[in-house]
Amino acid sequence: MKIRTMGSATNKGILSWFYISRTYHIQLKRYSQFLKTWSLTPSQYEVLVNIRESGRMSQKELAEKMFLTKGNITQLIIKMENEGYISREQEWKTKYIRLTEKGNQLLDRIRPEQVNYFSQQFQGLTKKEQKRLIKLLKKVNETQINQDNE
Amino acid sequence: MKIRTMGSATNKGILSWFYISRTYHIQLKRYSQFLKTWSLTPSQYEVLVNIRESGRMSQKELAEKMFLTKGNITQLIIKMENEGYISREQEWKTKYIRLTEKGNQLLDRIRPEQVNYFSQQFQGLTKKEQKRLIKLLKKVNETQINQDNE
DNA sequence: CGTTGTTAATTGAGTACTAAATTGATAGCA
DNA sequence: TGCTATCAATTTAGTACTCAATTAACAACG
Repeated sequence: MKIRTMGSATNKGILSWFYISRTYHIQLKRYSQFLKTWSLTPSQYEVLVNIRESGRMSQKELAEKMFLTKGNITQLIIKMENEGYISREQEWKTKYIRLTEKGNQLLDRIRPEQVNYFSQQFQGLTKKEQKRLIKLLKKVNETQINQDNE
Repeated sequence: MKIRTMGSATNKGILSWFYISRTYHIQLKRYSQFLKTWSLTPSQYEVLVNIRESGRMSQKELAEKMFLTKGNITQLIIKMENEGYISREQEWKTKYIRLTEKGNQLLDRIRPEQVNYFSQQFQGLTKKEQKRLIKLLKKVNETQINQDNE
């Protein structure tokens, strides 16, 4: 597949962004399809993973970790609470979220297949290349230029 | 899908995806902010770039190139036509799009600043590292596993 | 002609998100 | 005991997208 989408005055920065964005879109589309087996979206699955990691966390923390707005998290969480995957308990003005038994079981079922899924998707790269890719992306993220937030 | 019990945490694949996704989200947020100066979204800007490259293209071609649905393109295009950036002419059952003078001028104004913007965003990587990153991502995209589409 | 098939574009209903205003819980002070 | 300030969560209105069904423009064939 020859790709020549960027025009003449191309610089490496733009090209880097172009390929990050392209890879993301292609992978996201497939990944969504993959998760449909369990009627989950990538965001919903990410919620499960994040909560398990922390054991228990506030909605605000989750929003920050996932780079989503608090409003978005509220909606997402309510849906998943209705489906019985997570539970909430208020403490002070904060609502803490944790996985229910059902949520834990779901995650346990999906996790091994997900590991397998991604190792297939990235099989074009050797382990060493994957390591290099990760390192480079990490470096991009670390070098964030100072900007106003909120 | 073949299910192969994985040994320990051979989840470099997942980690690769995690960092691609994370980098994408962080950058997208900033980039959207950047493009607000001209009241454009990343998709709208991408439309301008793609049309200029081809000179003239059908909506279907554009949809495929941008990994969006035809429906989405229709909506996007109508908005940009109303704002005077692009024009359409029907020929047979196909509608061909091209940039108007106004669209060309807008692109000319934004382009140099965009080049500058991204070279700043990726300044954490040397030219050589950026080249390597691009090469790795290209490789990921090229090694797409065959899957059903539509 | 008129009917059928093909395929690009459009429409419409639904999902996932954002931004900004509002609500709710509580601390701390008069 | 209220009054105000703070800050997490929620609500609301709007944007960007998807998927599936429909419409529109033609070709081709009887």
